[in-house]
Amino acid sequence: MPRIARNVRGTLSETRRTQILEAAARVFARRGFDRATIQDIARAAKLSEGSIYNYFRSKEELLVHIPQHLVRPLFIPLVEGDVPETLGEAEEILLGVCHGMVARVQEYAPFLKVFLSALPHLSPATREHYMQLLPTYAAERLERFLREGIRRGIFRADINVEIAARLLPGMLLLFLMTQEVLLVHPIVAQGYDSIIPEAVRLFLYGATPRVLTPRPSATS
Amino acid sequence: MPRIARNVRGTLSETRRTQILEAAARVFARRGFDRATIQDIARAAKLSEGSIYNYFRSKEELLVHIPQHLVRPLFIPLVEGDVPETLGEAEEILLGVCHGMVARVQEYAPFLKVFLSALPHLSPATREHYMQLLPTYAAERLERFLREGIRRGIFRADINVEIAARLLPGMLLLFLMTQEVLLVHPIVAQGYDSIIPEAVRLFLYGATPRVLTPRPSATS
Amino acid sequence: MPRIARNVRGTLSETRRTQILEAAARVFARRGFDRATIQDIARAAKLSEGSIYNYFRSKEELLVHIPQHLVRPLFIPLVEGDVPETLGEAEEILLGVCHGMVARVQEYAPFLKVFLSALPHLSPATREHYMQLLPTYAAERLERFLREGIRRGIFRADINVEIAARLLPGMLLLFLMTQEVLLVHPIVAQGYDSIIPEAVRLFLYGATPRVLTPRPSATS
Amino acid sequence: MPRIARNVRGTLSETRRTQILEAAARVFARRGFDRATIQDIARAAKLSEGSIYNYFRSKEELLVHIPQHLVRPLFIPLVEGDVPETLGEAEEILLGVCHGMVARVQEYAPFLKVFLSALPHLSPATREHYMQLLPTYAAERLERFLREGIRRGIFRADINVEIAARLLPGMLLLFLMTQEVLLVHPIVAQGYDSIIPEAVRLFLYGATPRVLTPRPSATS
DNA sequence: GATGAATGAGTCTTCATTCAT
DNA sequence: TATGAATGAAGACTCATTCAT
Repeated sequence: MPRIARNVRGTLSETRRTQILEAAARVFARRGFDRATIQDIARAAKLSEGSIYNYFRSKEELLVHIPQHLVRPLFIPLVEGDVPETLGEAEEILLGVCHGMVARVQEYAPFLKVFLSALPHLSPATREHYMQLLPTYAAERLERFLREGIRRGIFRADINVEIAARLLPGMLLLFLMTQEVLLVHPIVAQGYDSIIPEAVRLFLYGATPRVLTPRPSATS
Repeated sequence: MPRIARNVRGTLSETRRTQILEAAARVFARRGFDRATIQDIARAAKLSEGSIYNYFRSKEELLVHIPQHLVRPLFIPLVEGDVPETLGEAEEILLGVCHGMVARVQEYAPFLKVFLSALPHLSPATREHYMQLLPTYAAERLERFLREGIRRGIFRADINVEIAARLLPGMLLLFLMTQEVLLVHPIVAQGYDSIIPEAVRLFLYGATPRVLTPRPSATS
Repeated sequence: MPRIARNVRGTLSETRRTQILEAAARVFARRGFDRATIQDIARAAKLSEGSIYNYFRSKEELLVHIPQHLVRPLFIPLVEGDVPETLGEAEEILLGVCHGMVARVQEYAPFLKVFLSALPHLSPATREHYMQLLPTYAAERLERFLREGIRRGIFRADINVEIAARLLPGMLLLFLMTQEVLLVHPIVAQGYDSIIPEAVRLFLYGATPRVLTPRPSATS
Repeated sequence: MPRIARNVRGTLSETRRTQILEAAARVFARRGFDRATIQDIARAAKLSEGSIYNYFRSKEELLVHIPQHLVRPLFIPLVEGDVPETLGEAEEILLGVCHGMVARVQEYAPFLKVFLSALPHLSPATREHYMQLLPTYAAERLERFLREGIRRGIFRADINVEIAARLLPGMLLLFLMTQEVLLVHPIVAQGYDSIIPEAVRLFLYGATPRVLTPRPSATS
């Protein structure tokens, strides 16, 4: 049935690949990589088993290609070219980044589940391939954001940018992992509307009391 | 060959079960639940395949029983009864907590891998059970630590303790997950000796300059 | 792309068939019948898989039809109408026949390999079909050659022509099979230049010492 | 059902291997390597498919191991230590050798079919291995036979023994191959009872008329 | 006629589980 | 209780053949 129009050559092929990968992602998410069968995926893609092999060489290749097709949107930069001019602006931006991150993880939770359970046991090559994409991508943007902020005196000059850019996402990760991926009852009743501001504030101002607000005489 | 003294009836049985579960945990960690075979486990336990079925009804039952035996030590408190008296002391303690956390994850990485690979097979109830242990346990201790610190004026009074107690572990989680569990090349060359102080400092003092630096009408 | 001039109706079809059969023969020779895929053959013929089925009903049909096109030259008579007048002449002719046979087997070795490996598993009808062609054809010529030789007193009158006509080719067969078809290191270092004369001499004069060479009052 | 007694450890295993290899040889002979299925072989061995893999790692391994178990008897010498004292004795012996050869090929025809069908899949090394056994073995014995005969003046002194020892088996090969292995209707109606004497006579006396018949005190 | 994507039956192989000893 | 051979269901993957375009 899925005999698709001819003219669109090349596009058809791309369409099929997407169709298959989307099905694979759904099935992997539901059953886990090892328990998902090609037949499951074929059915989900409304294709025959054989057809899948016209587009991908193996089941593992399906897994490897899922992010390329499906998760790409996951990596559309959260922090565009935004450069913070004031601290308030920085806070604004970071709140936005965090909300975006949460929304995205929520949206892609099923896939992330597969990802987590399958990855540790796949070939090192496959693992590397994935990891290049995932947290790195997000972090690189944040690094630039921090660097710009430092240049403008908004952030401490002695921050290790490389590390700090991963600390903020990390803060949310524990919540996201447990609630969205592992599907455990909410840890914190208030939800992300409380968590995110708290995280951003901690990230910007720390846990210790500001000295009378940044106003008067130095650190003393 | 594993013919163990008979007298200890009941205990022998318990010994065998432990012997098998420990082997299973090792194998699951190395290969993932679905890829681990009963033969693998039997060999690791220095028993025959058939014998395993004298103690457990199925492969899945092995999985369910693992934590009871092996994971308990993972939850020995990181933050004992420590109560911080000064900021410096607090910093000291947090550094210790973080180092402990890293060490423990490194030690239990294999088990965490089992946990992840097993996810698709765990019932929601079992998942809950695990998660109650894992980050919750650690967090509860930190909550008390923060509350005491607030009472002593070391920490901001407006901190949401419940959340903040999870933000610090979270900060490290991203590094731990990628490096220890997913086994990807180190993100940050310097290793945890750089990461942990950076995280603690950020947690305590935030990313913005302390007072008097930010001098000139910061936000203004 | 293989759109060939139309006018030659019927001939075009024949061209295509030859094109396909030649490709099939090459592929069969390289991979063996069962391991050769239609895709292999299609590629070798620079056609699509589907097109092959416009000319042949099945893969097996390809095999059956190969000799008709390709092997025919294998059967161009080795022994033309030659009639031996003297023993010396007969020897001359037989040497020529043997050299021709060797050359041909060497040329067609790849095909013979397919033939040998595929044949035992084909339908009896197909097998008969092949066998009519192969050794029979060659033998019939030799039979006439022998009969003429006997009539002229060159060969023993009590020879069973039918059998003897197959004994000479047989002599070479062992060498050809092992060296050309099975590709084993040469049995006899000297090569066919030693083997052929030896075979012909044995065929003509046998292994026992001639009594004073054929000198005296012949058989008469 | 094939649960065999325990005590014979090691022997049981060997028994099973033989049982499987014999079944495999039969099936390969009937269907060819590629067309034989593991299920066929399992059924022929009265075992389940899975059991086969307890003894051999793959289908190909079955092929490689067949000769070791089954073909050995094929190579029990045809020409014992026999040394011909007179021409008549030599003829006697050669007739015996030929009959033995035919009988053996007939007996092992199924295996030879396996061998042929498997050819494309054998590594050059394996092919060599086989071929060392097959015609070489038989030929070596004949070589000695001929040498002894020459020393006794029974055979021509100018015979190339190495070659001649392969010409006699070769003579029969064409018949054997076509009739026993390729299973084509008999070429020569009379069967081997005519063919063998004809071949031996041709080998000994050649196709040309004897001068005065071998009169002069043959061995004498 | 030519194409090549779609199909699905058929294969090898793995592995949890059973059970005779 | 321990063993490990036997089992057979299940799954990844191949490929001859069909057929819409």
